[in-house]
Formats: sequence, structure tokens, C-alpha cells
Amino acid sequence: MQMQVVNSLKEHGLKVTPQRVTILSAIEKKGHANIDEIYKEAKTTNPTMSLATVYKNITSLIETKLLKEVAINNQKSKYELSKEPHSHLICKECGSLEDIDSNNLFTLNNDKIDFDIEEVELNIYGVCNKCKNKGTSKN
Amino acid sequence: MQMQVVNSLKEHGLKVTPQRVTILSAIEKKGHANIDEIYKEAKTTNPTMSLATVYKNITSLIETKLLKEVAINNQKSKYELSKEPHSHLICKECGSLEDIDSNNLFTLNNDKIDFDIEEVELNIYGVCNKCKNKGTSKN
DNA sequence: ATATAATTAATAAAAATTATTATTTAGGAG
DNA sequence: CTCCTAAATAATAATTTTTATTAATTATAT
Repeated sequence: MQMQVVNSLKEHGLKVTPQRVTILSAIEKKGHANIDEIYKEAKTTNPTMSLATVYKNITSLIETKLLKEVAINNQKSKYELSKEPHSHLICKECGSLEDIDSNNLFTLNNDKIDFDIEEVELNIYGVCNKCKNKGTSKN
Repeated sequence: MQMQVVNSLKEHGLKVTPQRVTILSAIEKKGHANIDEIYKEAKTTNPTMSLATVYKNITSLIETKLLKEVAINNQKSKYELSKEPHSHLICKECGSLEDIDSNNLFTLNNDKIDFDIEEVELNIYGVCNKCKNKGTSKN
């Protein structure tokens, strides 16, 4: 069993169930995934897994900050394991989402904002290099 | 009739129907709104408006770039009129969304990214000052 | 090992979105 | 201005997505 994942659940005060381990492992494996992708992936490990269980657990895993939602224009939300702050490259063609280090990417000047900042999210939409190179002579 | 909105529809090659004018005016009035808010607001002007019409039009208004979707964690997407690039302050307490000028807010160094950037979206999540001051002695 | 509260699978219910269709309408042609 | 046609609309059905319910199971503390 994924010791990482098991410990993470314990640390966050959640019971360690096979379903949760499976869900987290599925997300870890895929990097980012929406509900359907998580459900599909999880079923390969645990075929009796219920979709409702995925929904309920995503909710509690987010509440306990173990997971983070990434809401995306024109797509269903994806979910990722909580990790160091980072930004996202989102391809409008294939829908893929890629992490990108926020360091050296942007700097924020939040001095003058009258707002308690908890999280800063930078999402870059465009065309990934895979899609960009589709239809090229080299393909 | 909202001349602004009418012209905007024409410029984007869309037929000028009362429903579209109503929808755009509703969004303009509210600044940002999700489907239900748009539907509700639009019905005050046009009580026979169908929810399906709102959905269809939001889709075509986005396709023609007249509207922009703002996908938000833990909420339904909101929609805004296309305007100068800007960022968003999103309150986790009350769900409110506020525009904030991107100038002087952040600078992007996108030199090294192998990705065709079409849009950069900066969303700041936290607690708005209205919610922050709730329960204070001054209230 | 046992008790208990939490979790799960299965399913129903509710909510959100999209598709269908008959009717109406916007906008161009004459 | 009237007519024509493709597009848009209202109403509704169908589908999809999400949440709630419940009886059975299970993780964990004792």
C-alpha cells in the first residue's frame, strides 16, 4: 500500500480506507484528473468502487486540504494532490493540464489590496506544444 | 434598447434578439453572474425567457468572444462581458467576485515557456473586506 | 476481540445541462 | 414594405452530473 498516501490520510485525520487510498493513488498517477477519470482509473484497482464514493471522498479530501480543485473554463474541474504552489498550462485544444513552476514565472504586488489572500492561482490558457505540432510535416 | 449591446451583437455577427439583449444587459448590470443569476435577472425584463435559451446563448456568446467564462473553485462558473484583461478577487466566504486591474498587480515572465499563450488568468481566493468585517463591534 | 461511529455500495432523488421540435422571428432580397 | 429563409425561441423531454438515503460493512479506539 502506498505509504505516502496512507500517512497523508492519517495526518489529515481521515480514516484509511482502500477506497481513499485508491482514489489518491489514481490522482497521483495521473497528476490531474476529473471525477470521471478518477473513477475510471480507480475502478481498475477496485472494481466495486462506487461513483458516489468518489464524489464524497473528493469532497472530504478537499475539505481536509489533501486535494485541490482546479476549476477550468470549458471543462469539468480537475483535482490534484496539494503540493507547493505552482501554476497551470491548460491547452484549449486537447484539454490537457500541465504544472509549471511559479518561481520566475510571475511576481505579485499585493500591497494595496484590501483582501485577505489565501491562495493565488495563475492559469495560462493556450495551445500546448503537442497540439501545436499536430499536422506538421514531421508528424 | 441598449445600443452598446446591440452594436456588440452585430459586430460579432449574431442576430439581435430581445433575449440576447436581455441576457447581456443582465450580465452588464451584475458585473458577473452564473447561469441562475442571469436567468433570474433576465426574467424580470423578459418573463417568458426560457432557461434553455440562456444556456444556448451563453454558449454562442462565448464562442463569439462576447462573453468570458470564469471558472471558480467550489462554485458554478460565472460569466462576464469581454473587456480589458484583469484579475479576480474571489471570496471564499460569500462567493463574491470582484475585478481588479492587472496592471501593477503582477508581471509575467513567459520567455521560456513552450506554449502558445492565448490568455492569462490570475484568480485570488480569500476573504473580502466585507466578510472580514462581519461580526466586528462596528457592525 | 468488541463496540461504535464512519464509510461504503447501491440506488434513488435532485440538480444541471443538452437535445428535440414546433413555432416564431430577425434580417436580407426583391 | 413584403416575402423568404435560416436562425432563434419556448416548451419540454432526455441526458448527464451531483447529492441524498439506507442498509451493510469496516476502520480504529478501547
